[in-house]
Amino acid sequence: MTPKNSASERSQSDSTRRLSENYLRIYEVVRRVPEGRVATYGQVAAIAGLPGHARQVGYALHASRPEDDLPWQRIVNAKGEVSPRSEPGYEGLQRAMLEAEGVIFNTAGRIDLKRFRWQEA
DNA sequence: GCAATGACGCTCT
DNA sequence: CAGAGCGCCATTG
Repeated sequence: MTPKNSASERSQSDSTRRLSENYLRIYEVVRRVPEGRVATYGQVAAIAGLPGHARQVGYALHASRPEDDLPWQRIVNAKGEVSPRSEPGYEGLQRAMLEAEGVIFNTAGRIDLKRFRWQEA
């Protein structure tokens, strides 16, 4: 295919978004999450081939954009709750979108992972 | 190149 | 069950 340039443009800005392979890998896994299902950061990291790099998953998602078409809303922490983001308001948005997909939140505002956790198999 | 940060996870209290 | 602390490592400044 297209022979990428040197690794120099690895962390370029939005213009030439040369995302590292790990990021692309994470995006792929996130896209695999079916509607009405949720996955944890650690789970995504593990499936993406980055066991223990749950944080980088969150980082990758934060660096992602709407044009990436990533259902970041389906990614929650191990507690089954939406991670508190830097900007307020998104928590409610994420929850609203998940509820619109059929995901049920309990009184504590958490998801029953035993029920809605996505299983690749 | 070094230092601090971060959409997290796990264990212990 | 809830809260706090420590650890993991890539990305950013």
